Formats: sequence, structure tokens, C-alpha cells
Amino acid sequence: MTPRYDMELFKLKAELCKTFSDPKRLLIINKLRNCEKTVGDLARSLELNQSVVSRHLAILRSKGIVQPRREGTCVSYSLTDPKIGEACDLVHQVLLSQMEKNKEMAEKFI
Amino acid sequence: MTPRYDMELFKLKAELCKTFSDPKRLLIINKLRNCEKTVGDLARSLELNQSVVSRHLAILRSKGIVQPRREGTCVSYSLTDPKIGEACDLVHQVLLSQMEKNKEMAEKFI
DNA sequence: TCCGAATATCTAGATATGTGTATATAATGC
DNA sequence: GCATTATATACACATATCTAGATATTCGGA
Repeated sequence: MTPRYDMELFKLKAELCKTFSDPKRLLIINKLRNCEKTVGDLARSLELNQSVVSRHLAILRSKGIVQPRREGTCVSYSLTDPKIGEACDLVHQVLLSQMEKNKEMAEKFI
Repeated sequence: MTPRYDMELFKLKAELCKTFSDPKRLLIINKLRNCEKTVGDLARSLELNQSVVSRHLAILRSKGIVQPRREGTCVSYSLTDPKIGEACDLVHQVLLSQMEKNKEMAEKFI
């Protein structure tokens, strides 16, 4: 009872979620929330290898999450849509809600 | 400039996202939005192997996304929080927004 | 055109994830 | 206790993902 087109839609959604399922990518997105940053800026401020940052940016770029802007030898990245920042906020909320729930659960057994 | 506790928080967020990054898990969550379902129900309606459904439910259970309720030999699962359904809606919206953007982008080159 | 700086990509290896098959566990009725 | 049904898990294998390090590419300036 699950037509193939349904499965295809859910595959797309899953892929989108997968894009957000790496802590370093989330850190990068967080850094880009207010202003664009160069690859080097990100690597330095997050204390990550340059190739790691570049690779994650490539993944985010391929999914349309960030966009590059070249300026000389530097490439600055920014979020393509403020909604992405909001989505991260929701993840934050759900996480808090879960932690709260776990806390309640824990208290039940004290 | 990224304290360890920050990294830990983002790891948790990433894990939460990872939980939603499998199409079959999203299908299962979708099925559970309105009413609880047994493992067998899900396997039949989604045309998935029983062990596959059971394993995905175990993952969702371990992350506090679904909760089991035993009734005889059957185990019915339901979402622990309606917010989870809403989160899926947001994923849907972001996906649509992305598709819209891709469409605009495509039109620019026609 | 050659050099250096910034970024992107390639490679190999470690780890993680998802699957089907088979088996284990749990609950029920006899 | 035994058989049956429903669910959970173990195992083996294939595939995907992430990383560091090396190399390639791109750009601006001498």
C-alpha cells in the first residue's frame, strides 16, 4: 500500500535529514547563521582541518543549503535560506523537549 | 574557539537528525502520526520485512521517538510526542522550498 | 608565466549503517 | 509443558560515510 512515488518522496526527505546529521556540518551551519564566512575562517574558528571543512561545505552546497561567493582566492559561504537556521532551532527544541522527557522519566524512578 | 560542550550538544543534534535520515523510518513515523500500529500492521502496510520494521522501531525507541505498548503477543507503537509529526512537516516544507528554489534556478537558464 | 595562498578533490583506511536469513524471546491457549 | 503467533535480536555481508594526508585547481600579483 506504499506506492513507489511515496517512497521517492520519503527518500528525498531522508536525504535532507542526512545532510543535517553530522555535528561538524551543524557547527558550520550555525557559524553561517548571521554572516557569511570563508572556508579558512570556518576552519580556524571551528579548529577543523581545511579539507574537512571544504568537504562538508561541498556536501551542503550540493544539497542547496549553502552558496559560495568567490572573492579573489577566498570563497565565502552563506546560507541559501534563513529557514535553514529555523530548522536548526526546531531540532534544538525537539532535543530539549526530549531531554526534559528523559528527566521526567528519570524522576519517576527515584 | 569551540568548547567541547558545544561539540557535545551538536553531536546530540546530529544524532537526532540521523534518526530521521532513513526513508523507511520516516514512512513508519508517518504511519504512526494518527494512531498506534503494531509491528505486523506496519510491516504489512509498508510492505517491509518484519525484522526490518522491528529494527527500525528499536532505533526510534532508543531515541525516544516512539513508545511500545504490549497487548498479548502484539506490540503497538505510537509517537511519544506530537511535535515529532510537526518536525516532519517542517522537513516537508523545507524540501518543497528547496524544490521551488531549484525550479526558479532552472528557469533562469531557459 | 611562475609563485604563493586559498580552496577543492583524490585516495585509502576505519567505522557505521542497513539488509535478509535464521534464531531467540515473549505471551497465549491447549 | 508444548505449540503457535508476534516480535526482537544475532550474524554475515554489502554499502555508505568520515577523516587525514597528499595532490590538484584557482586566482592574484610580481
